[in-house]
Amino acid sequence: MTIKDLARESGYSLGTVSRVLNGHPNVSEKARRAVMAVVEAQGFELNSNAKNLKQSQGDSILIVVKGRGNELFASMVEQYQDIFSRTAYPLIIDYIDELDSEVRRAGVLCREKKPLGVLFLGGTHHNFLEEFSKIQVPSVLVTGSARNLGFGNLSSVCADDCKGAACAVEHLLHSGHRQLLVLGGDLTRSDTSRNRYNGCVEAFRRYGLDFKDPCYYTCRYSYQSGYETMKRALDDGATCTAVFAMADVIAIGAIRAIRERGLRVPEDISVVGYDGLAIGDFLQPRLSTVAQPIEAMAQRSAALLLEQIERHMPASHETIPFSLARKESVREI
Amino acid sequence: MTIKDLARESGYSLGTVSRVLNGHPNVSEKARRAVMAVVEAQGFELNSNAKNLKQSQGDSILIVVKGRGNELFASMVEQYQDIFSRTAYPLIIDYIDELDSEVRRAGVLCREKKPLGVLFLGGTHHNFLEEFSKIQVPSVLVTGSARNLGFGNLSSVCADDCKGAACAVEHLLHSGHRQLLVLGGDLTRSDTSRNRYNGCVEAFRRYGLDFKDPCYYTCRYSYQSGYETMKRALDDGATCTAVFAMADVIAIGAIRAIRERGLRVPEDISVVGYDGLAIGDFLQPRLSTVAQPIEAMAQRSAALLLEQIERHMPASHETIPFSLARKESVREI
DNA sequence: TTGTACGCGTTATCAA
DNA sequence: TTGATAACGCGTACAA
Repeated sequence: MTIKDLARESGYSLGTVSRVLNGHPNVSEKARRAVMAVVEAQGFELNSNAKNLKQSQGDSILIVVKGRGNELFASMVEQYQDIFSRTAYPLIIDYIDELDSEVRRAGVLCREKKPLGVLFLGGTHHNFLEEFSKIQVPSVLVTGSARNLGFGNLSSVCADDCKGAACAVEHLLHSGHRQLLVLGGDLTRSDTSRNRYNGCVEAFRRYGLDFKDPCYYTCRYSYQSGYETMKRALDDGATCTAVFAMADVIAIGAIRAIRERGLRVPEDISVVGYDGLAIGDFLQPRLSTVAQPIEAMAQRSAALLLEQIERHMPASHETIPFSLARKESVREI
Repeated sequence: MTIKDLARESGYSLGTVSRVLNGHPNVSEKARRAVMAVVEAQGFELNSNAKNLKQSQGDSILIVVKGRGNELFASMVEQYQDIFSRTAYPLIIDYIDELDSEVRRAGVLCREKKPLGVLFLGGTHHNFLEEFSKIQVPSVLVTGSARNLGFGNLSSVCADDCKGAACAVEHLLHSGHRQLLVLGGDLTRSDTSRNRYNGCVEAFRRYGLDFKDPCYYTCRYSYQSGYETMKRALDDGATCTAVFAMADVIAIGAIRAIRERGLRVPEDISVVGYDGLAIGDFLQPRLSTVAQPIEAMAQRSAALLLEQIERHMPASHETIPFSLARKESVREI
């Protein structure tokens, strides 16, 4: 079943059928009804390959999500679905592997789907420098700053990772902790981890202390890796009264490792996570964490994108304030 | 950049370029190198719209995933990526809303992408009865039985939800519990919930007891809903010594509600979940649960699909044994 | 081994 | 308001 069949069965021509299906103005009510009657009866849907191939300009908004298992991004996607359901822009949501280039992928999809704009959920400076020049449509990098990249069509919205981490660490220092362990991502590959690392260093400096590298343990963003890394740290004889994990999932894994040592959280070791995942509030103790401003980031990034698309505003860059969620996993000493 | 440009720049014709790009045999090494040189230099990728539009038969396998936030399915997808990375079949992974029809969506994508086969992660009998007849390619319904549907090209792989639930409930009954609360999905809409409900009834019967409807509380599959539902149950004066939740997320929410009442798990109330999510092992107490055989389900469903595709085997239906993971959230009384 | 020409299902342009 | 027709980018017979 193609629009050709529709044309034959409805008695109208290809052109008219296409216009009906796309809600174009210059169609008689009679023609519209005739075509729609057949559509209802047969359950026809346009072939999006042919549509995209021919269309010079689509009407959708593309969201490229980096990493499938990322709960934070999953929540963001939900927000976007909510936000854009109130507009006329269909969403194309594309998930790519952590290791693939989001910009290259966006380039391919821009050619194929011709979206009005692109939202990047996660991304690396490196990839943008390399290939973003090929992308012409308004875009927003979410969860990272593009201010220094200098692309005219790339806005950005992020929480201040450096300050957020600093805030978490200061919370621990302020509570009297001096022996800290920090668990986070690979500093050579993750912009985010690097920013948060810098925040740690800064917080220490502000307290007149030195953040020593041996306090930093590299791990992947998963429960299991958090568990293994913390376990290894403790096995290596690391001593601490507090742990800052750069992700809640890492923190949750670390807590298990701590408990397996016969230690308690927060009585023996305090723990602060990062992200503010829903699960954190269902643990005991509830996880203290740096809560990502998910809703605000989604709102602002969507707004920025729409301003670029609809009102041709120039790219701009925003930093959303985070908030420290003080729950029950930190103890004063 | 299209293959037309490639043809011009490489000095070969459209046909030759297309043959190179698709790895066809009748191409000289010289032509291949000339074309690939330009491809490398410019970073060309085929336009999949045009490709799919033209191709009468693709080489991919389609996975339709019902529900974005579903951790269980997320783990399954990872398994599939692993399994199929060792084959020559590219994966097309499509996420749809819980409320949309997976079969209708698969129909559209079959017309557009022409995959060799379809894997349904989640699905409702109703939708298959309604529209599956339009789908001609080998398919497998995962997480639900299609035995009674009688389609020649639809296999199925599922865990025995009825037995699984019965096993969980019997575990509680065997541990001496008699006052049970059961939290699960909407019985009028979810095949899975209904099967598990029947398992509960059966387990009670085997113990010479009656499973009374007031013990069943309908809730959504989320931490929050589990929490709210359990809280409401307790507020309504429901008394119990054990809870069976039809999903780990519900169980985790319920546990919080229990604790907020000043009760302990498992000392005052035992809890059994369902699914065997990774997080369950990082809680305290570790969550006792009916573990879904994720790996086996992925392996068998992939095998069944490939047998249909490659060796034209008829559809068949398998039930994978589940296992009860006895952790720390159940107490004998 | 290579090149040419046609068609996939749709939108867009133009003339009627 | 409608209809005919030319693309869109690609794969593939078929001819060379």
